Amino acid sequence: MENVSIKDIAKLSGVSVATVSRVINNNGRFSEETGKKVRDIIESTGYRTNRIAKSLRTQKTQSIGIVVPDITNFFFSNVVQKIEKHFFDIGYSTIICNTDRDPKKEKTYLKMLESKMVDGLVIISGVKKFEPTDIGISLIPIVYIDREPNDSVNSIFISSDHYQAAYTATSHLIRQGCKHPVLLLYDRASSSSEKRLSGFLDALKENHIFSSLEENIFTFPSSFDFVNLDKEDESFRNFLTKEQKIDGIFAVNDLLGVYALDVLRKEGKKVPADVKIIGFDNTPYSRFTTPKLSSIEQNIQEIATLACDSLKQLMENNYIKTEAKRLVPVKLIIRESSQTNK
Amino acid sequence: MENVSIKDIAKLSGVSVATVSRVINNNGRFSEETGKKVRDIIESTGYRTNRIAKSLRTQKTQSIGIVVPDITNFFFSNVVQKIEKHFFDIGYSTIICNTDRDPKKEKTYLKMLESKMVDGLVIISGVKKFEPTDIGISLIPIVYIDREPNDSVNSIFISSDHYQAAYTATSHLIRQGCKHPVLLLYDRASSSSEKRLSGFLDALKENHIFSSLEENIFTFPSSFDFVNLDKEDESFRNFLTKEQKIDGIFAVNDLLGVYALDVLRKEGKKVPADVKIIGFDNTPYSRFTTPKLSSIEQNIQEIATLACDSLKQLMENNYIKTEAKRLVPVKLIIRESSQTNK
DNA sequence: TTGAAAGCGCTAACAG
DNA sequence: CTGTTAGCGCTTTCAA
Repeated sequence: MENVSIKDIAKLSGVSVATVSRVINNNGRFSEETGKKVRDIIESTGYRTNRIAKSLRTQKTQSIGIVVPDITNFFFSNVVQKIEKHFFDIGYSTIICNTDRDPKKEKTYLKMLESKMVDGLVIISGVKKFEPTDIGISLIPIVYIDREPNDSVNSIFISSDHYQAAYTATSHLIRQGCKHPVLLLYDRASSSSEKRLSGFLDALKENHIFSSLEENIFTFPSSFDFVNLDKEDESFRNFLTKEQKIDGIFAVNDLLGVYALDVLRKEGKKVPADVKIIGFDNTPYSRFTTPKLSSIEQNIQEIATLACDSLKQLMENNYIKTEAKRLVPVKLIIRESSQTNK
Repeated sequence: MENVSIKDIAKLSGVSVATVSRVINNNGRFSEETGKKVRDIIESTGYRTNRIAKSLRTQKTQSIGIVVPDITNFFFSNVVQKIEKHFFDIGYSTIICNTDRDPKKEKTYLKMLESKMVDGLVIISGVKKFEPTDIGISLIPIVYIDREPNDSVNSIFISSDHYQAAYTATSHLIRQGCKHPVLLLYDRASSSSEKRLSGFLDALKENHIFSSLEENIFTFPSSFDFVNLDKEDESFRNFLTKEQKIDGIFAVNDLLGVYALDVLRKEGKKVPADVKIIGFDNTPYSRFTTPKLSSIEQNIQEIATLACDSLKQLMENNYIKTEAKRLVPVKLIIRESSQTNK
């Protein structure tokens, strides 16, 4: 039983397609009798509206696109999940696009999403080598998460306060006695990592700790693979050990933090006695390391809610009333890895 | 510059829409001259094909749907990512649907995907309270991952060999001296957990270890929340400690394994000396626990590849030539948590 | 090599 | 309350 269309229903129930359309969408008026008859036929045939045709006609798809760098990442998958849920509940479906942090793929997806006539767009992070407007996408409402657009027509920007995050974490390390904290990050040029860098540096500066990019920062290649640690290059270990002074670490994600923990252990250093560590994202696993990892927690629910509300507003009004930029505070979760015996 | 349609292009380049369509799709024949002219106009207007209209006409959408219980889960997000990548590379876009393990949501999504005319479907795990065929979805090619369908028309089933996984893990525990291994799982009725249960029980039986569901199995509620361990109920701790004999644990995911590790440590038990543990999924974090967690590794790449190839075959031929069922072997990664001093 | 025209399945005036 | 009709943007015969 396939390919039953509105026309078939019309024929079967002895009315016109217009009437069928009316009862399906419950608009316009029709007699209770016709309504019932049509509904019965629909029920018995298993008819389902063809949303493609409907979309073509109405120019609305009831779907939104989410562009995300890496669905595998804790933070990303959690926001995506929450946004998806929210929109599902109000009758939208979600096209999730994984870009692998590849600008070309992102561009392709953006074009596709536009040609699929999504009603709205959520763009999460990703390297910003271009703006959607560059490729002619200017009238679709867009919510950016963690990526600050240059050109914000019909769009809004939401992000955790990464500056505050880094500043808070670093200050905490210093307060716990660290004289030489370092920052661990990836070599990706994201707007959030810029913010984190300056939060980190500002905290040092305010505490009169001299810093240099070489001595206080270690950059992992984006491709760094925790899985094949056999071929682990020595540079990180060297960084950690050559610089005898290093006594504090702020890692831009928990995995990096946990990895540092592991390397330090192998080198016979004690955490937190010799070195203190703070991770990022507060992943479930971070609770169970030895010692338990302190971590920055992003307010994922808040970000998702904000994103959904903003996007809905944009889609309805075609412009946003509130400020076009929202910074969401983070929370430092202090566990064992960052404080001396407590 | 919006809403430029094929008709506009036709007008602008002084040819018919049919011709424009021909050059866009590069079929039918047209003079080199017209071709160039049309292409130029397209370029300059930033025209992009409306895929909705195209789909309506061709009855093909060049998109597939992926239905997944929890995008946040390590295994799921990794398969999804790989499948997405594969299809992206051959020009398909992917609609990822997160069901939260809710059969109702799954049903809704399935209907939606059908009415959006996806060309194929990947359904990952999830509670099987119904079959897509039950709701009238019978002609879309479907690949099931980790969920064995009763009624497999136009579909194929792919899964890690969960029986082998459990059997192997348990046998290993026994070989390492465990007299009383237990299985940790969730209260979800999935086809993979059935398999794991019987693999576990068979291993015990073969080694003449008497087992009972009460003493050898602990079931976490699906909703078990590692985040709010404050309100941790005592039942798991009791299970682990009351049964003095417990000396081996096979957990259906790493997080459960790591959690057990933590509880045992608090109770003063040594791993692996007193109790040996094996997790599941070989997540990156499992490498960095103390002691390092042994784990079962699924061959995600293989599963994804198989899924893609099968789906493509189904979509082309409308039936599968090979067997409609594929079991992918798993690998036991032995680390510190499961073997006595080595 | 190109154009005219039909039609994919649906909605929304407009008319009755 | 209901039917007729045009048309969303595209592809694809069929003629020319």
